[in-house]
Amino acid sequence: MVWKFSDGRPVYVQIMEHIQTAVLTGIFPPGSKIPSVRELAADAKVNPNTMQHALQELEQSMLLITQGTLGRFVTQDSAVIDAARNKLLHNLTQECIKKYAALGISPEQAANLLLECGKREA
Amino acid sequence: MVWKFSDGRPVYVQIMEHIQTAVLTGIFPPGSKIPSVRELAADAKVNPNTMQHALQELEQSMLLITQGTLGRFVTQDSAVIDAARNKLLHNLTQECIKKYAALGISPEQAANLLLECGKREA
DNA sequence: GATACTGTATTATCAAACTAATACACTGGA
DNA sequence: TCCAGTGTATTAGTTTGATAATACAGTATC
Repeated sequence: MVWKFSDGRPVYVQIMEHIQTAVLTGIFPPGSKIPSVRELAADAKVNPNTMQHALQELEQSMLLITQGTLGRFVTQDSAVIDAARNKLLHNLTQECIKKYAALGISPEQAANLLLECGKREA
Repeated sequence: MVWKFSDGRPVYVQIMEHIQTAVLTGIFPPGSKIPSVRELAADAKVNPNTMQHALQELEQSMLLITQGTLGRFVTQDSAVIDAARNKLLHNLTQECIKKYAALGISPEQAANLLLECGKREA
């Protein structure tokens, strides 16, 4: 797993995003056990407490479940994963629309910008 | 001017965005004098230093110019404003594409999401 | 039972960022 | 000259984040 943090935003928040993305894209499959706090912390070159902080926050979204001392597991309920994914997508889309609107750009125009930029980079 | 701040991000950064948007959308027209630090600070219910911090950071983009003790003015150079606007749009678009890509969404799919969400809200 | 591995909790410390209070320097105009 | 209004500088206080060291409780395995 590639850990890359930019300053400006708390590391633990960026860790949350990394792991959430890993779950939503199947890097951590449903029902699978994820590495231990200490293992992940060592991998990310981060203090175990920081990693723990991120994981505990993430559990509020129900994507991760702690099984006592057995470790942490990704939820087996694919509906939960889909719901989280849809919610994230919806939030992201609304956020984009809002930011574009602040600059006087309509959703239609924004969509065109995405298409053009996507082509150019491709 | 409507000042609305959310926590989690520094107030001065949010002020920067507010004012930059005001310049790029013509609320503060090119060449016009903007309110004084203390005036803006009182309006935003913020410490004058916080406002000053935001304004000084913003000057690095050349959108604002300090005229000694006469006050601050929006640049008269519309090319600078256009360039800043285009840069902001480009950054925003790339940021969106990146975030969607992290969820396995192509720019084309993202564009569709924007269109659908735009319609639904309209 | 002993060991090693889980997650968790507590406390302390350090650094950085943000906000705030105050004082300073300059200019325009009455 | 004096006053009011600019932007600016300095300093301090508060908060937040990250790290660190330790300790605790439970489980699987040998």
